[in-house]
Amino acid sequence: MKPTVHDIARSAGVSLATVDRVLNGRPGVRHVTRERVEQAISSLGYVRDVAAANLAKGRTYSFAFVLPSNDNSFMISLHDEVGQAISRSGPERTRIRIVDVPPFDARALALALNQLAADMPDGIAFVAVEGEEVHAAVARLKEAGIAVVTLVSDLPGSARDHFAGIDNNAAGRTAANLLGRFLGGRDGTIAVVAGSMLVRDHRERLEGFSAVMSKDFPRFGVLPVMEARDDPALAAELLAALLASRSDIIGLYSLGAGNRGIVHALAEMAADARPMVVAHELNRTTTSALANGLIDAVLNQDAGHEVRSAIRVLKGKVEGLPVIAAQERIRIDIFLKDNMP
Amino acid sequence: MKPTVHDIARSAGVSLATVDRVLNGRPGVRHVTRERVEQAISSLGYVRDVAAANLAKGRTYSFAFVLPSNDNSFMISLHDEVGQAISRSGPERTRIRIVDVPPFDARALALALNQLAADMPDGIAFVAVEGEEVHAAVARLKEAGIAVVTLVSDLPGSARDHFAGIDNNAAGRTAANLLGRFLGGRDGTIAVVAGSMLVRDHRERLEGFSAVMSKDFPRFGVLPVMEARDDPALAAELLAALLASRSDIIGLYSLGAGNRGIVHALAEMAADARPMVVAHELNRTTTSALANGLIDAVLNQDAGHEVRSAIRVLKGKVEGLPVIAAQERIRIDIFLKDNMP
DNA sequence: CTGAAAGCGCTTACAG
DNA sequence: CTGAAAGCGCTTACAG
Repeated sequence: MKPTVHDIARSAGVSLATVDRVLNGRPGVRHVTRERVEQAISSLGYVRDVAAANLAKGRTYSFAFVLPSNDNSFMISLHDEVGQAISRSGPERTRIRIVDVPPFDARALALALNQLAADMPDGIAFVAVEGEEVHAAVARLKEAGIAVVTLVSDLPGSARDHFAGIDNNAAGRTAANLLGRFLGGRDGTIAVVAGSMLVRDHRERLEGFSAVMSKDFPRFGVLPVMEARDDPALAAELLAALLASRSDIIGLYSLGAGNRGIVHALAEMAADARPMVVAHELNRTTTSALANGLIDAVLNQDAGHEVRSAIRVLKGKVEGLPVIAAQERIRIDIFLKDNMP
Repeated sequence: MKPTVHDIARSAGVSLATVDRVLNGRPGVRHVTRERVEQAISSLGYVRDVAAANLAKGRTYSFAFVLPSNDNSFMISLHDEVGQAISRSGPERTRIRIVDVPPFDARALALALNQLAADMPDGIAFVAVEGEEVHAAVARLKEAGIAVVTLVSDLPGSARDHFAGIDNNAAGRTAANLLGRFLGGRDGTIAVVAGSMLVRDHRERLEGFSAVMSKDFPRFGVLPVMEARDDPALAAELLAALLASRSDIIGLYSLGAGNRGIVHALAEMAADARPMVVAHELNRTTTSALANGLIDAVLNQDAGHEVRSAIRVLKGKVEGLPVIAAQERIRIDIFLKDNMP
């Protein structure tokens, strides 16, 4: 039979309350007593039943997710995943709420973080935008003892506890690897469409992509990045204009959102004139574009994994546990038409 | 405040015991009483606290994993993942044990399943080998009321409750897609190395691979499959002999284990004579082969996901819950040198 | 600094 | 067919 607190208490000759104090590192136990209990714990091989502890505590953690009110499908699914977490938050003794902020807006984000601090939640997860005011807001949250996790896009150098997202530089390199190989011996130029160079994830993808392109596939020219602000209409317009103005575009890396516009522009072209395309995020648009050959590969980050990882890390931080890096690593998924879920 | 069994009892004017009987669909409740309780449950919006229920039940589920005592790294990591599940099985109120059987041996597998049946575990997961005796053993397990899940390799048409593994046909198609695209405009012949055509996962990969090859890349010839029984030495030998005997091999699909031998044979070749290679399962051998360019892409199934999914499904079956298909789908991961974990 | 007792939300014999 | 009481493994005031 697994040992319980009762066994520890009996073996150490103390009460349950004292065992609990030692177990939870609370003060008010004489050194000798503490040692006796610790001795019993390790000799019996006790491991705490977390579920029972939570039940007894009755404590519920309060977390907030600050998400950009972007209407692209990835952000929608991120919202949705947080929503699902909220709906199963009852039994998990967690109260989670969502705060919407305008996208690509450091001031608005910092403002939201500062306002949240007033409520003293146990933890906050947010999609970072770079900016001094955001760094300052994070520092303030940490001073207030609030756990902080960046989600999808990171804010390195800030006081945040953890980043729940993919290695975007590696994603860019992977895109270059695929695109370069798929293009085989052909010659021509590659175009890149991003959302905004203001968000770190897009910048890092571009860096990784450019690095591998110039190192492993120097034969292809890579055009300067076009920023479409994750807006399908703008993306369609920019791409259509480019494709109309020159005929040497054989590859396209769409590293942001707004793929609906890009697919639209591609569909207008003659099949044999279309570039090879690698895009990000598996959704309805990219799934059907993979199926009908308008897009050749899709890199994906699993929003559900990211949200669940962020919650696990926030809980751990509140309880003073370390992050298990291997468990929290978010993978870069590659989808071709044959391995779609 | 979330309603509890006490609230239901009070609101329905019955005792806790009666609430519990209704909640768990146990007999011995008058129809009118049951209706009153159900009314209270839905009007209060009650949802059961599973952790508390498990604590009170104190019941632990007993499961067995029947695994081939194969020494390839995938089977080792599968063992290892079950081992990890065992080590966290305390708090999860599950007792899991591993039963080893010789690989590729339907008789031995059936025997092990039959012997297990005598212990009456709550559920069994096993890596299927095809054979009449295995079908019969599964039927017997199900008759005894034991939950049964196939793992990694399926046994369709049998009485098993669920398959925890990837779509191997899709994996084969994905391999063909990658290999075909990577080879671009070149001409030549493709070789295929498998473990054994006796296990369904290998057969299905080959079918998917062949289908896409002949449909989308008819330019390449595909040689008859070589069976290396997941043995590195045998794989190295077969491949070396083939490569020595002909010079038109430009691609290789290694759909089983034993990649250590294959990488060894490849490393012997001049760099510019090496075929393009797609292999299965990310491990130390394939990871370093990806990094140094001996292998070009690796398809992977996550053994940890498969084991955890199998356990979730077994528990669900015991409790009479349906399988949530979307949650239990095991993905086919694609790794290139740039997106390795 | 330490302990006895009640309680978290559920389940389970047992009695009637 | 129904209920009172004890208990699962832990935590928390409260008293001393």
